[in-house]
Amino acid sequence: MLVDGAGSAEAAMRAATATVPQRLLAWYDRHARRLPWRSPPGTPPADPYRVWLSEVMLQQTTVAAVAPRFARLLARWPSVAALAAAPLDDVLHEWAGLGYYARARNLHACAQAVAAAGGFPDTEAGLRALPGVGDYTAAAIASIAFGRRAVVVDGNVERVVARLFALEQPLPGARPTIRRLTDTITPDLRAGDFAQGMMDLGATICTPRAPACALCPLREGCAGFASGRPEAYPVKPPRAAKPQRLGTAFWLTRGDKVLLVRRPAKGLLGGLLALPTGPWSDAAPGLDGAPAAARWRLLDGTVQHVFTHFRLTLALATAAAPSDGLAPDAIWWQADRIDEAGLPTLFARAAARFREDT
DNA sequence: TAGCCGTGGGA
DNA sequence: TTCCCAAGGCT
Repeated sequence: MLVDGAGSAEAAMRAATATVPQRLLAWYDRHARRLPWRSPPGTPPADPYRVWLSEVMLQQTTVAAVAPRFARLLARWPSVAALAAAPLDDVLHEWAGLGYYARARNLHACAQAVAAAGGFPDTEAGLRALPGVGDYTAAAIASIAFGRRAVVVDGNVERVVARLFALEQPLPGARPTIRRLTDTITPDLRAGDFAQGMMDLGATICTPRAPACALCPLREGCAGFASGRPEAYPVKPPRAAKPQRLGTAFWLTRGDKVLLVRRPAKGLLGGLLALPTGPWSDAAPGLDGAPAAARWRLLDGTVQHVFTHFRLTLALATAAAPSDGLAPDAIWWQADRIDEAGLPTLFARAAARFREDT
């Protein structure tokens, strides 16, 4: 059995669980967060384009970070057709600083597929086939924008459900169980409001560290609350330490311009403009991989950056470009307009340091 | 399937 | 400082 305890206590728990959707929806009707991409509970659903756009932007990204960028992106491309017609480069540029840049590439590809089809598919399976739309996003759009019943499981729902049932099985192995349990508490009607309510609950009450159980509409019947340590759920495996890598970023000037490179289309920071760097390895590479033979000068200090799975420390080297020996496809960018290059954060910070140096 | 893929903020 | 975390998807 999934629920700890025995006898009448377990029966009471099951009875309480049966009322989860009603209690959650009632709570959502009173406490729904007002968000730029959301239509309030009880009003017609939001435009699928806005729902899709917000869901992609919100993947692994906080509401606070997304809100201003969502407004900017929507103002620039008010429809999926407008976004589809934009050059990919413009989309990547607009995405600069948001991270996970494959999202921007998939966003553009998805917009083109949807525009060509004349609109968004209105089924979960149809949505799931679009680039950048996985299980979560397909279920979210199907329920929120199209009113369909779908089982929506994001990190918030995962946490709420793991606590509700005090699941002892650690992630990620517990995911199939969590999905099954979420299915059992998802209502046939208002599945979109239910999903958004669960996410709001997870974001504001059933938080990762110190859940505010006193305010929770699902406290009664919550096995995690009953256990006395709800924050222990979901159980997670120990995390591996991040390796440290070292590299050098090069600031090569020619007059008032600086050399940029286009990174390979896929992989880390794929397709973005960047400063040239040598190899990133576990030993300081010095001037290895410099874009030209020149009188390089090392700046004091470094730029540190943390990626998902490693830390990077970049030394900073600068020089004036020689008159020859440079790749013909070199990108020379006006140095005092480097902020407009759409550099990812790591290189934007390095560039700021170089510009302070002069 | 588990590793890859950013960034900023909070404790 | 360090660690954790945030509306995941792709391969």
